[in-house]
Amino acid sequence: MPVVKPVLPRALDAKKVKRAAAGLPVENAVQNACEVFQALANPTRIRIMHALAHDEMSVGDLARALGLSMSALSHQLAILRLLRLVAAREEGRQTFYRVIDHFVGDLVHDCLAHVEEGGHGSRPGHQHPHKKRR
Amino acid sequence: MPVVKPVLPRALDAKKVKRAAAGLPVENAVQNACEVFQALANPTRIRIMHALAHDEMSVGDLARALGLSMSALSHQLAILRLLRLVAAREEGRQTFYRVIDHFVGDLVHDCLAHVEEGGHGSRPGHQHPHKKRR
DNA sequence: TGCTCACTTGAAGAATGTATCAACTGAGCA
DNA sequence: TGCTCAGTTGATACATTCTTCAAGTGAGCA
Repeated sequence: MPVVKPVLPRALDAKKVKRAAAGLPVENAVQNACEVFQALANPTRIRIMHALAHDEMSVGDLARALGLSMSALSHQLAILRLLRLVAAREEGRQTFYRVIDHFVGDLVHDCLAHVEEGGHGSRPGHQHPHKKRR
Repeated sequence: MPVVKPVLPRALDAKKVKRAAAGLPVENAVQNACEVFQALANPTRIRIMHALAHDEMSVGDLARALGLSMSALSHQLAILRLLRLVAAREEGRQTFYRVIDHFVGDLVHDCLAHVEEGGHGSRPGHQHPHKKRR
């Protein structure tokens, strides 16, 4: 009878495993945090959040400032709206958008500052140590 | 001859447009910031970063703690490694991973804390004000 | 009332991301 | 030297995301 090879190696440091498993954030929190990061995982939306950081703007003006089509912009604004990162205000025929989640607004700001000072660096190198590079 | 309808409305507040356009972050910074957020835009990777926040861990232990297959975990670790958010250290047959970009480590921590205290909330509602809901 | 403007929405297709399975690699040990 | 174990990698299949085009909606004005 074929011995089933275990899917996972036996625990090396059971204490760490236990601690890490116990310290896992609530599933719901992970999901929500993930949504926030997904919202920002797109250059267009980062630029939108950045542009709206200081001032509300109409959709048309925003499109002009960012060089986007109304349609593309509107789609992205809808996403940000659903996540309640921005809010819309109507005035006659135009719609003005503004940032309402300032935590996320700051997140964008901080991250841009971080990567601008070279804190990030996704250069090609750094393969896995085990493997030779070919 | 058919008059071409302009793609964008005329600027409503030219000053804001100009200011926003001038204040646009460097394209490269947006790209890099975006990569960071993309790295975190996945529940598995958020949990990995969270688990490694305090301690390095071997891949097997991490897999156990998070309930993942070695393969799935290894793929995700490769992504985080390429972005230099984590680093690997070999010891015999195991590989230990740790967080090396603590800015991003803190980002995860802060964001989890933020959403846990209800700061986020992606409830269904809040449609666009113009439209009636059906 | 009918037109235009500012904006939103739906659909479709290309691109990208993710999990799984299977094969591979290198370390250590018999 | 050959085996097993820890981990990585490639391929594939599937789901998600993003942009564009076309059509729709409501506000305001003639």
